[in-house]
Amino acid sequence: MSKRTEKTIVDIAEELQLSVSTVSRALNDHPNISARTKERVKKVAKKIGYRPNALAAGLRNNKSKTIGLIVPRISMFFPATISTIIQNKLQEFGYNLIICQSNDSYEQEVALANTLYSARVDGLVVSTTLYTTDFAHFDIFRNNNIPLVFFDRVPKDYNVKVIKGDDYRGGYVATTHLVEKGCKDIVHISGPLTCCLYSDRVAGYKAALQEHGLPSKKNRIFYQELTRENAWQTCEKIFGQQPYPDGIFASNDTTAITIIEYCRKMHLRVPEDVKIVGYSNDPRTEIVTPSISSVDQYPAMMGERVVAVLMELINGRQSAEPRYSQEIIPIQLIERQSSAGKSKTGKKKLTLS
Amino acid sequence: MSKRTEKTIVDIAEELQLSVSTVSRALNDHPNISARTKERVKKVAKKIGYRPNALAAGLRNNKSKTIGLIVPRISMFFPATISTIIQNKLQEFGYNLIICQSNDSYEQEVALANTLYSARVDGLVVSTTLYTTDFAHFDIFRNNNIPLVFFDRVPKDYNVKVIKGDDYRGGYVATTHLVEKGCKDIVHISGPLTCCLYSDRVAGYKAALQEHGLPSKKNRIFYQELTRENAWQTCEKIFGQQPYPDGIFASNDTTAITIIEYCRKMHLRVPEDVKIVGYSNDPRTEIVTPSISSVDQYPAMMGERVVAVLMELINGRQSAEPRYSQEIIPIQLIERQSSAGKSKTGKKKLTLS
DNA sequence: TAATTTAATGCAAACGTTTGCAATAATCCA
DNA sequence: TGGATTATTGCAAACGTTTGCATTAAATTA
Repeated sequence: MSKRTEKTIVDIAEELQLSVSTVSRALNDHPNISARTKERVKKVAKKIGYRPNALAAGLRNNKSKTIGLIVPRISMFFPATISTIIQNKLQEFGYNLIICQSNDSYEQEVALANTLYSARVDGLVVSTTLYTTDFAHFDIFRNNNIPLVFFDRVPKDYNVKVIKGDDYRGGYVATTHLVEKGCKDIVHISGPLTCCLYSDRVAGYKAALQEHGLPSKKNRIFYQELTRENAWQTCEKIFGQQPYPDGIFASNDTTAITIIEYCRKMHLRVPEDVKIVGYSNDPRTEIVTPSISSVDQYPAMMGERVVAVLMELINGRQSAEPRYSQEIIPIQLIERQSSAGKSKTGKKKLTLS
Repeated sequence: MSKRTEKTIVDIAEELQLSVSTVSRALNDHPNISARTKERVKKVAKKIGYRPNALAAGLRNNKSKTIGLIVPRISMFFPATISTIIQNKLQEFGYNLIICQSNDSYEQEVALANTLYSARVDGLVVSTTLYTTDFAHFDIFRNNNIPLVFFDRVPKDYNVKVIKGDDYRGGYVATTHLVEKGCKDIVHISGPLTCCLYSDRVAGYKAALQEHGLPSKKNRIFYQELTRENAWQTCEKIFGQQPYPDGIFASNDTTAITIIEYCRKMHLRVPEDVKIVGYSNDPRTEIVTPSISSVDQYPAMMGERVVAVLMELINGRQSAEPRYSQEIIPIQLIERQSSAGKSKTGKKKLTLS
């Protein structure tokens, strides 16, 4: 109700006839403050409802105990899961997290990087826009030795810590699986190649085809932002003319789900006529009919590694020298109905890496 | 690379032989600084890579240009969507958002409220835990006139701005719809009554039954945290003994989806044997087979209203006096296959409020 | 040209902490 | 009991801004 209620450390000092420095140390459990004083200080602190001003402390200490996170969007399964993990994990270390969404816009990403720097975050975690190829907006962080960790959608040729999934292997495993289930003509729907993630998966896809003596034709790969609308259009292209493919490897699950819906509408049987594998193991793959095989990326593990690396950087255990270092998180193919069928190998689960 | 690079306003002042106050005003486009000076200042600011220190400014101004948001979890459709809207909308006003998750834990919610206060956020937006019935941890905000807005899961009897969906009507509309489709024995699976949201929906459910001359029996309402596991168990209870219900109104979509899965496994036909309506219009309701009727809550509208109210409070246009004020966002039933069937009324869409 | 108004800039305090160093109080040992 | 050591506490500066007020420079007027 009252207008001027902000209690500060000096209010405590006055009430107890102590100096502010003593109060400050008492609150921070500094070793050479007597137990009695600490107790008294903490008691009145509680009594008058004192709350530390993190801005003041941050200014003085030159650290905010805050980490910034930039992701394309939190409405997508994978970044959402990772964000949650990161936030909860970070909490254990006494840091809190500013989650920001770039909405896959390069301009927004730049703006966010700047405001997060202004907020003097103690570290920055980023999964970039689909279209980020210039990383100069992160230079301020590098130049000032502020820990910088990228995950999932990571830069190429930018000296920085990187944690990513095993996308090459993911593409390889998914494609091999389809081949082993009998597919001879496999379409791949990929994201834009500006994002290294997708180029790795494409490479894996091509390698698997080659290894099994199947041709990889240019017109069997589609590059597009992996939205529902684009997926539908691409389906119309794919099934607009013969021959139909007998397998589709989609680089995300939204696309895979849309393919299922398209096939249902067009009376194409999945998996009998065409087999489908998606990517990310979004929980939605389990509730559609037929359920969709998908490549799991272990988001929990990735989130935990992000925090671990970040903490090492902050605590100076790792060289703060901005040097490229890449950590690969394994993947695992989860087989479901959408790719069921006669198997050459008879293996039930294809786990790798 | 260099160790000490943090450029400040005094670096600019020195370079231009100006006072820091002039530089500060120049950067903030203060009216009585000459255009020439502003230009010169901004030029070297850019040249030396100056970035304002938001901590220092915040300390001095007693405002951080930052808003706090506490939601149960961002992996759920509804809070995720609203968080996105709020963040993007807030950006337009020059505020940034600290998104925090309570994980539906009361203790975490308390801790988060405290750290956000310490961070001196200029406003706080909250959707509470399922179990929050004591709101004392928000008192600091109220007492210091820091704008406080609750949405969706809101407190009862706590003087504060509240924006919520029309849950009573939602319960009423969903139930009425099932009745009109011919259901005579409708089970309701509700969340815990500690959350006013659910009690409102239950009230709507009961009112609809009564209005159509149907009895509302105690043992046809289940109260539980609306998880997948609980939903499955409850299904086993419901269909563990005769008579089976012919309609189920579930208070969230995860539950509705699980019911569908259960029915499929048990060879119960939806909607022929039992009709189902969920809540929130999660996009997943559209991809399962059969697709699920659900109550849409207009998350975008709610998010926008939250920001609008918050901005009014911050700009002092609304009375900062912490007085209860409730705003109701309409709902709309989206009919899908899970509740299809003969309709008494023949109406195609039941839109209300 | 001098007096007056207006425009532009500078001084210094303040925001709430933390911390190196100095100072005081308490304890120990001979 | 006095001198030395150790345990507590206090002083004051610093972190990077912003802003009320004072000051100076420029423009206007008589």
